[in-house]
Amino acid sequence: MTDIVDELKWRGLFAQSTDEDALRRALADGPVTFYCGFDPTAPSLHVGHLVQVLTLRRLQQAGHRPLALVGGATGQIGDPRPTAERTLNPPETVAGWVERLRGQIEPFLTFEGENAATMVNNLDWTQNLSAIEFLRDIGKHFRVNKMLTKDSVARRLESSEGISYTEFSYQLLQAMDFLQLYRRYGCTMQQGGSDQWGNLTAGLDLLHRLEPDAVAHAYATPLMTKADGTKFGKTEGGAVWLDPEMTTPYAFYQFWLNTDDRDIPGYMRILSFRSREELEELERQTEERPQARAAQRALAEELTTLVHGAGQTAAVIAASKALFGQGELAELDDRTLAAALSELPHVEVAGLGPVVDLFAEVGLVPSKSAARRTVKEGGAYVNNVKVTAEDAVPAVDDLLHGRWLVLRRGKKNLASVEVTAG
RNA sequence: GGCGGUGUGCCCGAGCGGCCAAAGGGAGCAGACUGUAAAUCUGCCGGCUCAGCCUUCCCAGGUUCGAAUCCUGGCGCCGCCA
Repeated sequence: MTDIVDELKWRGLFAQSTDEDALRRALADGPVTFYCGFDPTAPSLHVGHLVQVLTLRRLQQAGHRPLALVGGATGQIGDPRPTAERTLNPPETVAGWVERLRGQIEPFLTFEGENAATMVNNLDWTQNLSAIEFLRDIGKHFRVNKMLTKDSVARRLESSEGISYTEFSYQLLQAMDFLQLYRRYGCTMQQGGSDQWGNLTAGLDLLHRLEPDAVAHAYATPLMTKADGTKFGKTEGGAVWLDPEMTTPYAFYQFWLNTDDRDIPGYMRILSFRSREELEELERQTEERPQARAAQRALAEELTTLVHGAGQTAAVIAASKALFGQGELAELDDRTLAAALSELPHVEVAGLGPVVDLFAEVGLVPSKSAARRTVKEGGAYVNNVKVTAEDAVPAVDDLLHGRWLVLRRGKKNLASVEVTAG
C-alpha cells in the first residue's frame, strides 16, 4: 500500500506543506476532511484549475473527505493579482458563476459513501457578518506588517497602481474559511496551488489562534509550468476553459495533444489517473518515438473524457483524424465530414461572401484587416487550398457536399462555414 | 493638506507642435523547416468600402492652419514635506 504523500510526491504534486511528518501521519491514520477553494471570477473553470480539481479527486479516492468551496464571498472581492487591481463583478453575476463552477466540479467527486464530498460556499458565513464583527473578531488577529509581506500585496505596493483596501482584505476572508470549515465540518487540511501558500498559511494561523487545540495542515500543489517559459493554459484564443461553450471539446483535446514533448511526462504524472507502470511506459515511448506523441494522445483522451465525457471524446478524436488526415476533404463522406465539422467553430451564412469576410465571421481572425493579412502571408486556406487573392470569393463548386467550407488559418486553426441557402 | 513628478498601442517603453497610426523590446500571429513538437530564420502586428480614408497616445475643454506633444480643469498613480 503506497503512502498517499509518497504517491503525491512521485507525481510531482507535492510542492510544499506544513509539518510533513504530521501531515503524513494524519493522512495515513484515517479520513481527513480537507478543502480547496475556487473563486468565481469567470463563468467557467479553466485547465489551470484541473490540478486542484483532480487532486481533490485523487485524495477522495485515497479515502479522504473533500470539501469543495466555491467562493461566493471571496469571488466578490478578488484575490490580489501581482499586476493589477481587478474590476468588481456584480453580486448577481458572481452568484451565477458560483452555480456554474459547482456544476463543473461536482462530476469529479463522489457525494455518496463514507467520505462523501460536500460543496460549500463562503457566502454562507460572511453575508450576515457585520463589518464591526469582522474587524473585531477576525481583523484583530492579523498584523498588517505581515500582510504586507505577502508576495502579491508586496508587488502591488511596488507598482504604480497600488492596491485597494478591498483586495488587501482578501486574505482575511479566505483565512476565515478555514476556521469556519474546521468548526462546521472538522476540516483539518487546506489544499491549494503553491501561489496560494500565503493564503493557506494565513488560514492556518487564524485557526490555530482561535482554536488552540486544532491540529491542521496546509498542502500546496505545484504550479503547472511550460518548458518554453510561457504561461500554462493559454492558447491564442486565451484561456482553455472547461465549459464546452467557451472552449470546444475539440479545442480542449487539441490543447493537450499539442503539449510540448518536454512537458508531457510531468503533466501526465500530475493530471493522469493511470498507474505508475503505465505512465513510465508512456514516458519511455515519448523518449523513443516523440513524433508518435503517444503520451500526448493518452493524456488528451483521458482528460477530455473526464471533462466532456466518452461520447464527445470519441467524436473529437474522429474529427481530429479526419481534419488532419492526409486524404482529400472532398473524399470524406457526408456523415464523417458533418461530424468532424460540428466540433469546430462554426457559422452559417445565407450566401457566399468574400473569403476575408468568412474568416472574420467565424472568428478565425479578429478583424477583416487581420484576415487580409493572413491571406497576404499565405496562411489562409479554404478546403485545404491556399487562398492567394485578397478578394477571393469561394465558388458554389467549392462547397463540400453542397453546403460546407472548411476554413483554416495557419496549420491548425480550423473552422467551418455552412451555406444554408443560395 | 502642500510641493514636485507621472499617465502612450496587449505589456514595457521612446516621442515633447507638423516628416506620428506613433521608435525599440517583449508577447502574439503567419511563412520556411518539422512530428498538429521544440529551436532557428523571415515577415506581420489599430480599423475600414485599404496606393485612400477613419478612430487612437488617462478624461473634458481650450490655444493653433495643425497637438500624443502647449494651456485650463478633473481623475489615477509615484515621491518628498506636513
